[in-house]
Amino acid sequence: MRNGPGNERPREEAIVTTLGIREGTIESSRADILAAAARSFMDRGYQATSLDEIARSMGATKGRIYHHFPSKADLFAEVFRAGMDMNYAALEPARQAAGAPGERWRRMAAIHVNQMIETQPFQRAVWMGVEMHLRGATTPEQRSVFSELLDYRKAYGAIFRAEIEAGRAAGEFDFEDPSIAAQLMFMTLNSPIFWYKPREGESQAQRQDIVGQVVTCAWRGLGGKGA
Amino acid sequence: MRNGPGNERPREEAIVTTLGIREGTIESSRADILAAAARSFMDRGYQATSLDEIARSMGATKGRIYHHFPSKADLFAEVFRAGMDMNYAALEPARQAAGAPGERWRRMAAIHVNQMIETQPFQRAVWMGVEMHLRGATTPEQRSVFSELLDYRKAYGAIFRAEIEAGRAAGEFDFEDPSIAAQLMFMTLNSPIFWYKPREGESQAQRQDIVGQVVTCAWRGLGGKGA
DNA sequence: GTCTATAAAGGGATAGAC
DNA sequence: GTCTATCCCTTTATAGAC
Repeated sequence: MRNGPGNERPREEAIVTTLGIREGTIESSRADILAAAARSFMDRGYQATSLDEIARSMGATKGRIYHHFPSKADLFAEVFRAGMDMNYAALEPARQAAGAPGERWRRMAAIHVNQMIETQPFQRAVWMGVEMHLRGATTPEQRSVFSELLDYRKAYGAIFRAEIEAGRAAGEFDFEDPSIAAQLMFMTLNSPIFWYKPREGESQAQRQDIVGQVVTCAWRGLGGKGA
Repeated sequence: MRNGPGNERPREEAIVTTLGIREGTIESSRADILAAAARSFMDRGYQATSLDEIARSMGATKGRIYHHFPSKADLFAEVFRAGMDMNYAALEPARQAAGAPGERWRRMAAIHVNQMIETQPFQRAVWMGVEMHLRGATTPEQRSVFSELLDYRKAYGAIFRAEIEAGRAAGEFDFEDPSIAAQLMFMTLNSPIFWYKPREGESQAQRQDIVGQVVTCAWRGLGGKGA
């Protein structure tokens, strides 16, 4: 395995600092690995990504990874968890804030879409984790870790679902089956993890415009009134 | 590798016959393999699925598969192609039919959603193929096969995109960026491949009700007027 | 804490019997 | 046309040097 300059990709400070970690600490070492792993998992998928590859993308070897994480499955689980931690943290202010259901939902949805864009590699891992429900994570212990993470994710979804049901009760939304409506809503809100690619010198305003289009599409899909 | 009764899953005649194949022919052998492969790829993903596993699900060994397909990547490519073939075939009548853009779109969308449900394993493979764009399919020849398939899929998407742009010109839809709108529309229309599971004794009417909810959600998301 | 070297397992692919 | 047996490479995981 070659090693040395030229193989690393630039550090993703934006993502790492989202976790609230400072450089030079043990946690920073862990966070670097998590960011690199998230990126590789996004680029090639869980199974197709080798630990050698993740290590190489950091200019390291897998000894480093195994020092911090007991297995590939555990590393993936921690990427998943980090992604969900960020989502909960970002959503918290909007959860606390008061407001009419429709208006609350709009704020929450915008935050969520922003998260999909800002922490895309982690959110792709969350998606993959949900899809896999870790078929293939072999040990029973890993299975239990993973099932806990799926619950973590499910509770997050329930927050939004409660909001749209409240919105429907208040006459702001109009949909039939709440379960299907929630599925379709998340499909739309999550979709930037698949198609979003940062453009050359994209301004914050342009990015917010994209977020707005996604939120509006989901809003209308739920039968929301007005624009 | 154990072999014999108890390992097979029930044949999926519905899917196989969708290809218009009769039993006992060479093509039927191929079609059986394609259906089994599609199922396994859906259940575990491309990389995580071994050829041993696909073979076992048919009560066979991988010798059978290699007799009909030169490699795992080629097998996957053929599953992809079969999925797209079915989509084009199903859509053809609606393409030919005349009508106002909005009404045409509704018919096309309903057909598409139906396809997602009826041929789910194949459509999941199509999705995976688009996501992977075959990162990991090693040989240049396989790459070229795959890039052809992505074009095949892209052309299918363009049919719908033309339709929604015509609809917007006719004042039936109202969205900003057509590229984003098309992405979001397909996200919604495709979503049953992820969450749909046939229920115990589901009637055709119930299934059509689900299709209707998905189409309506996408319709509204595009800014379509009325219900 | 990170690296090198290596063990152990899994799975894609091929050869040859039937 | 399908199966069995086998090759060989990749990859996870561990041991031990530094």
